[in-house]
Amino acid sequence: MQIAPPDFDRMFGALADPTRRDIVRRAVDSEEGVAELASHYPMSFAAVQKHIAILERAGLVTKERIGRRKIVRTNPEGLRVVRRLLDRYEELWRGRIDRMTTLVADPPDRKETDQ
Amino acid sequence: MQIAPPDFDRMFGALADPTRRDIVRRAVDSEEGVAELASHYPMSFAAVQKHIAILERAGLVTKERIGRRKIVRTNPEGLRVVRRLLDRYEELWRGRIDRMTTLVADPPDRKETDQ
DNA sequence: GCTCCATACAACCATATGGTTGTACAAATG
DNA sequence: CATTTGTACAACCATATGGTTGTATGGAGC
Repeated sequence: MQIAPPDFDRMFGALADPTRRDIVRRAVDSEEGVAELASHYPMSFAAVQKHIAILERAGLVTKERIGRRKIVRTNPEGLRVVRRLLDRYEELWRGRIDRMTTLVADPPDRKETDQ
Repeated sequence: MQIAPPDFDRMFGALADPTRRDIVRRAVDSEEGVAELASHYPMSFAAVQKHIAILERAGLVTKERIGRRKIVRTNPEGLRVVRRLLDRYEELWRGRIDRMTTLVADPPDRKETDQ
C-alpha cells in the first residue's frame, strides 16, 4: 500500500471554514459521534456530515465505528503535516535574513564605490 | 488605529490554492513585482493579480510601491498567526494525552470494579 | 423480522471562486 | 504631452461550495 502524499489544497481548504475548525477543535478531546457533533451547530445534520466528510478526505479527522455510532477524532498527524509546510516557509524566511546578514557582515566582492 | 483580528477563513482559504502557495514561497525571498510573478504561471496576468489580492487581504503578503512596480513580499507575521492556531490545536492534543496519562497513573475515584 | 436510531448519500439551489477579456489609471521615458 | 510599462478593476462565464430536503443503509433492541 502507498501512503498518500499530503493534499494541501484539501487540507487548507478544509480549515478555511469556522464550523470545520470548530469540529477539529472539539474532536481533539471528545468522543462524539456525527449526530452529537451536529447538535452543536445551527445547521442541518446533513450539512455537518458534509463538513466532517471534507475534514476526513483532507486527513484531518478519522472516524471509528463504535456500535451504531461513528466517533469522530482529530488526526494530530494531519495537523502536523500542515504545520510543517508553514515551518518550511518560515525557514525560507530565516534563510533570507541569514543571507542578508551574511551579505552585510561579509560582502563577497566589495568595492569602495558600493553603497 | 485598531489592529485587525486574524481572519482565519481568509488565511486558510488563501493557502488552499497551489498557485497562491507558490506565490507565498517565491515572495519570501524575491523582490518581484506583480507582472514578474505572473510570468511564472500559465494563466493571465489578471488571474495572478487576483491571487495576490486574495493573499493581501488575508494578510499573507504585502505590496510596496517602488517606481511603477509594486513589490510583493510574504508577510512572515501572517504565516506565524496561522501556525499559532495549529499550535493551539496540538496543545489541546497534548492536554488530552496528559489527562489520559494522569487518569491511568492517579485515578481519582477508583473502585475494584473499574476496568 | 420489525422498529428505531445513527449515518450516508443523492438531488437541488444560491452564492462564491477561479478563470477570461477589456478598459482605466499611474508613473517613468521619449 | 504622448507613449510605454506596470498595475487595478469591472464584467462575464463555468464550476465549486455550503446549505437544504428526502431517501437509503446498517446495527441494536423488542
